[in-house]
Amino acid sequence: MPELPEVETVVRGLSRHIVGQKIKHIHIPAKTSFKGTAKMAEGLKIKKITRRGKGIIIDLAKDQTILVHLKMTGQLIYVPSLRGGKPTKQSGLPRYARNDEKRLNYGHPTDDFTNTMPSKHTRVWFELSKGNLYFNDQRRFGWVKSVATKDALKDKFFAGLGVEPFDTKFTPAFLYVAIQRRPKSNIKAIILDQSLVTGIGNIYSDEALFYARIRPTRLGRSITKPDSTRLVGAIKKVLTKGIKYSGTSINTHRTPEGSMGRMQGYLAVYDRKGLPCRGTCKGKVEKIRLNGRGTHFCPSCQK
DNA sequence: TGCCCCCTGCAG
DNA sequence: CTGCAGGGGGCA
Repeated sequence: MPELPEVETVVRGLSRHIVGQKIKHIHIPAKTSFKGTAKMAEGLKIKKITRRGKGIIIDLAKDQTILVHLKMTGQLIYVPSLRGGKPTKQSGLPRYARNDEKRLNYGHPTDDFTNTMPSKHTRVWFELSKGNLYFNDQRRFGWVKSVATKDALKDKFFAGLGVEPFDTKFTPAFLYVAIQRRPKSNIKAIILDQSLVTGIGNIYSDEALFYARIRPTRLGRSITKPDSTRLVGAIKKVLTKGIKYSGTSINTHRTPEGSMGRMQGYLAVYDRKGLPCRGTCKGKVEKIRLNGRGTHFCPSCQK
């Protein structure tokens, strides 16, 4: 579920809360969600937390690393505990997280945040020196891996990633050339390809194409240099906005504090089927199926 | 370079 | 009950 802005939100939150803490023990209620040897990471201090594409990299002392991919429904939730160690009833959830749910009235019936951690969706949890970090994953597509730091970027997922959208290498010229190499693919499939540019997913691809005024169905062959230029700008713009609002919480995305992102209130087309276009055109947002994904666009603004 | 699949739960 | 969901791997 999470795309670059959601993953970035999680990385920033975790960086504030758990860097410097020690991993005392790793609990693994769902064996298939964890790869590698947990023992290698236990007893080590958390040094740095970064992101590559939609993947999370937690560097530990002694050249050990924990890799995490949230896939569709993964969450990383940190619950500080007064005394550290195992969670207690009292440690539960931060109060502000529960209040947030109540105030927004957007909680899911099965939302883990109406419960205490670990929840029934907790697949892996880290007992830290001053609290607990929970990896929850309803659909079990996500994973946690324990690897040597030198092997982290050799991991199959990380090794296949292309340029970061905020890297200076992601330019209109770069994108234009890449698009011309795929003349028969539609533009949405091209910008979703993680081996070209990383971090764009289904929400932000629809959003970026809207702001670039390009129909998602357009073939690579038809994309001009001006189109590419607008698209690069639009991609940076929507990802920046997503980060600013702590990501999109239409469904399961939460910050490490348990709060929802707010970007769902600012989407132009995604999840807005039949609603008026946010532009001046008075058109209605259409939803089609493209490459097997729900795809939203304004037929009047996007050509 | 497209399709089916992994899995769980909600909306219609 | 069927279809659909912020991802991506493995397979023609």
